[in-house]
Amino acid sequence: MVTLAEVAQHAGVSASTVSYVLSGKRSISMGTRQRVEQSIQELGYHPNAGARALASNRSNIIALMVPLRTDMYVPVMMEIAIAVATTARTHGYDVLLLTGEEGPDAVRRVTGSGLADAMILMDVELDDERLPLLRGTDQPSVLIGLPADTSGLTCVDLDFGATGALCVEHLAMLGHRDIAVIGEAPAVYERHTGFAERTLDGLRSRSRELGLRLLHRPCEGGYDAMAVTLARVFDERPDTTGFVVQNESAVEPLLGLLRQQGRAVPEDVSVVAVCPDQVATQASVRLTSVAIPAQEMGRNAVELLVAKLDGRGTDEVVLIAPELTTRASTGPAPAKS
Amino acid sequence: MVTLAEVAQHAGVSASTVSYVLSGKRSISMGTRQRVEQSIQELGYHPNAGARALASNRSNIIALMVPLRTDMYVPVMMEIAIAVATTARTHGYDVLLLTGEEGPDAVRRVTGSGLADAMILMDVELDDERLPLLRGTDQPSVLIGLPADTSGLTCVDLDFGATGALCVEHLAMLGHRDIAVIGEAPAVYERHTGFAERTLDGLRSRSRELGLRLLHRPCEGGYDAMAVTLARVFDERPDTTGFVVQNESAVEPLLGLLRQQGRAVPEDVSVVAVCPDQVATQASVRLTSVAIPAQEMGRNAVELLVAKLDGRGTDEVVLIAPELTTRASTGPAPAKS
DNA sequence: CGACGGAGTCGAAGCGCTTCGACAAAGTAT
DNA sequence: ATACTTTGTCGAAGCGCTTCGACTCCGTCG
Repeated sequence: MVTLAEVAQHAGVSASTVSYVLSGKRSISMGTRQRVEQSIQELGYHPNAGARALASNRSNIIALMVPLRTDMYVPVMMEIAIAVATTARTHGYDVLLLTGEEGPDAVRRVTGSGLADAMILMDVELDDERLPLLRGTDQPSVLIGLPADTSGLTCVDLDFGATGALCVEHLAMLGHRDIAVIGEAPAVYERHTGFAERTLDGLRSRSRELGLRLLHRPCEGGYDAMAVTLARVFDERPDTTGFVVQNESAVEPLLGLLRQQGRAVPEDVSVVAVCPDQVATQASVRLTSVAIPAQEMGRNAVELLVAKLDGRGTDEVVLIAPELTTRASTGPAPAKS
Repeated sequence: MVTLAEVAQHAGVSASTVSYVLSGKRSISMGTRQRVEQSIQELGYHPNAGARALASNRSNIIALMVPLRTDMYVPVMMEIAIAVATTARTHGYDVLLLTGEEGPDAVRRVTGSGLADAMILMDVELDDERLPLLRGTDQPSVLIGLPADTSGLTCVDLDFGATGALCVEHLAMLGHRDIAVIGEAPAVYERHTGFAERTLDGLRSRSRELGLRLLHRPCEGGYDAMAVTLARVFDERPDTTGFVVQNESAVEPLLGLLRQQGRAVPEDVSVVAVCPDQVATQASVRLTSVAIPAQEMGRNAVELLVAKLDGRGTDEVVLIAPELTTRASTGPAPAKS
């Protein structure tokens, strides 16, 4: 392994000079800089991460805590993770992958050991048990998702409230009066993951404002669960013509079942989904949808974190404005029969 | 931050003793050990990762390189990543998430800087440009996937050859003679990702042995692409009664289109998929499938790596035997019309 | 009964880097 | 010309840990 000292010797300067060339923290003359850079090239020098971390008290690592369960929005999680990793690299950081398994202990371990300089937490619950720890440490962190109390925290998320409102508005504009919401699995609500509830709030309050009738039904993914849910919806509200779906794995079942029942999309029934664009465009009907901007969330989280690490930036909640893309699954409400 | 020295002082022993308590590399008397552990508890001590890495030349970090693209088997990748992370933790390792973006440079950077003790590479191509680097370093590594030349490398993968054979056998046993393979997107083949080709080899050679007629068509995911592909298949081989699908995002389109064409599954047409169980059970017809054992692959990779790091274990190729689960999408071939 | 070996502990020497203060050389203001 | 700042470089002191050799007790063996 090549060390700083060897590079210094090779370039005929002192070790500290090489260090300053690398960090740019003091001015270095052109000639020296070039000689050092040349030596680094020739010797194939890479600074030792451990030594650097020890001396500078900075690991240049960002910890990313992903949820352990893989029952929900997996592609979104993955896309966020990848966006985080690539964005972090552009700022000179690497990413440590932590699973939710260890829970709060992982936070303690990482902050305590100086393994990472900062953390990003995904899938934050409304009243997450890791939050007190984050508030109690001076290590910067960013949450992807919104807990109940955001004081002293930095958060990034899609504005799910506005997302719900947007879906309702779109359907209302097309003349739909009876709207059914196919929600996430009951477990998601029980777990108090904020986004599901916030969407629902948005849907409800905007429906009220617009005088629409809204029926919300949680739903596990898959055909069987969807069949039951759908039957109950039409049973309770036979005039339902608009659907809002917020469960990736319910999308295709819903479309299939509607087709099977002879309800044409979008002629008889309109469907708006909240899902990644990929799902929307690959479904059997190209779906009008509000995209989940995974990349943007990941990128934003890192930018905020880096700002904090650089002493810039403060606690703030960044809500990404939802965008609804009209595709083939929504149309004017059918004339009242 | 609490340091070793403070713990030592608090416990009334020397720093080295504390270190030995932590590592267990020398025997320590019961009394001392307990006193030290007590102090560690009380002070909330966490060893500093950087210092440890510097002194011991071990970071206790495993690097995981995931592919950058998210166009393929994303849930599988995620599941592997999570399995890697959790398994690594049980062995005292953390996981560094690298994206394929940097390519070979990432390998150089990580091995050069001592950031990680070992690497796991996912989505290895047949003639991957990172392989020479791996062979040239003494840092242990494990590949998930199989390159063309495995000499000097340790690899874990599903036995895709046997997987192909298994699919064909299953269909043959049910009396199907004309089989169509809906493959991955053409890009996947062009990229020379081994698994697609190996599956195809398995399918072909077993078909030949069993005297079946096999038609292979690559296919992008989605309904439109699938519609074109399917039309061509039945055009070319009208007697096709068996399908093998190896593209998650083609599964649902295929089922939808078959239904639309009035071909019942499994009465008229049987479908075998190679996909994660979750996809198989959530499809509109519960699919007979060969599972992609993501968890097992991730876990295996880590176990092999840890073995290498401990000086046990050697280069070897671990092929996981495929298992076919019969569900509702396959049945006896219809009587010849 | 003296030599010997194991168990348990300590001190000190690094690991490779960053960073601070010092200092020489050169430029700038008086 | 003097005093002062700026620029570029160096030496040395750590950062917190691991690990090696040394040392002290004991119990044991010949």
